[in-house]
Amino acid sequence: MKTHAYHKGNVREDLVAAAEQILQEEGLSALSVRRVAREIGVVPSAVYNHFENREALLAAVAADGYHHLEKLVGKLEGSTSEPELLLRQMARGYLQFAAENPNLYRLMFSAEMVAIRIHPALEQASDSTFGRLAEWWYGPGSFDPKASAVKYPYALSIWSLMHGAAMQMIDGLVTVDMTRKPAINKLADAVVGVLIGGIREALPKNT
Amino acid sequence: MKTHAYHKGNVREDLVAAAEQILQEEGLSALSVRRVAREIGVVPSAVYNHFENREALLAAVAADGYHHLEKLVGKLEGSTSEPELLLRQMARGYLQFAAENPNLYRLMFSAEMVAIRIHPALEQASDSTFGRLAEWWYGPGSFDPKASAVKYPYALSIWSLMHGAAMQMIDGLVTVDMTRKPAINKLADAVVGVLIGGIREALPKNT
DNA sequence: AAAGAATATGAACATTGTTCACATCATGCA
DNA sequence: TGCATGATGTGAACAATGTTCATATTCTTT
Repeated sequence: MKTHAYHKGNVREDLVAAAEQILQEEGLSALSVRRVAREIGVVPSAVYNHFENREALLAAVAADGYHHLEKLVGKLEGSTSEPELLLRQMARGYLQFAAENPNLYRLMFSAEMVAIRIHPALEQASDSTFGRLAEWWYGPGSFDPKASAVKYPYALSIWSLMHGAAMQMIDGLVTVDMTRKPAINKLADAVVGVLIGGIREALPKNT
Repeated sequence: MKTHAYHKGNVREDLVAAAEQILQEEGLSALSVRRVAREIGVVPSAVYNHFENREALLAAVAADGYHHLEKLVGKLEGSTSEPELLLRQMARGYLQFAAENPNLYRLMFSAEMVAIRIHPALEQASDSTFGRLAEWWYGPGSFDPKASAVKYPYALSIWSLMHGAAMQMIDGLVTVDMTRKPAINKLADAVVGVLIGGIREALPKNT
């Protein structure tokens, strides 16, 4: 029985785990195939037995993120039946997720990952997040992925607002202390407040 | 008088121009230092006489984009004094810009570019776009870049919504034909409509 | 015309993604 | 039990990339 360090058990999972850690701690640019391989003690070319290329590895990481987010939305869905409160809690949870995993969040919605949507895993996971939102809003069975998003202006706007706020936050385009939960909640409450109330009353009277 | 192809005149501008074209036509991944150099007929190392590194070259491209966007916002500002109409037109212009220059738009708000904000060029240009929005909304002289964005919930929400919608559009997360102006306008009108009217009336009555 | 600053060149280096021939392990089948 | 076969790991190699440096050429200024 040789204890040779040749074969590694479940390399695939280890690769994804290592990739997630590197992404979290050092950012996307540090996340190279060779680096991940080195991290789990394997030669670079071994990676290609489990992933077609670097992009596929990234896609696996992103898919994990999608699932995480999806689960979070699902959990909140069941937490209350008061729409306004639910919306606020979703906003809080969403922004918190982005704040805790900024690099992952960016990867998830990067051009490359989104462009791969043809692949079923990503497509399904990301669609279902938006779909959940739309269905919750417009009723079960109402969401048709093929239809123009203009048909679901509320779902579209909610998601746009969440995504935009998350981006601004994690990119520092907005002054908010991402390490403090209350600060994030305040941000979430602010945008949700505007979303719910609209801005008609607040429109400046320039005329 | 030797017509030797040694010196190229205004290499810096040519580099940026070439970079912009490559970015537009082939995306960020094709935008390498060597490629840009090759394109304007110069050796790779010559680039470093004009830019510290690749990132600096990208920053120059992004800065161009910021200025473009800023000018667009500025022009619209003067076009009407009817707030609601102005808001709609800004949304249309913004989304159109993103639709026409998706790769540039993505670069402008990529992690790398945004992280460089310490550099004055980007900081100033991007700040002034948000600042313009806030000042228009809350009155001249009211915008304080150091203050928390939560103090300007409307400006924050508007920008988040625009950015989020733009991202969804150019990433194909939303079904809209980006080559057709009317389609984009419809999208813009949809989100602006929600923003102005709010969603209180539309909230589903789950209870 | 000459000196010095700008800027271009060419060669080099480390790092990356990826491929390929080959070695080793794991497993089912005779 | 033995062995064939597929899965998985290894090591060497390739092209492309960002970047640096010594050197060469041109521009500008006097």
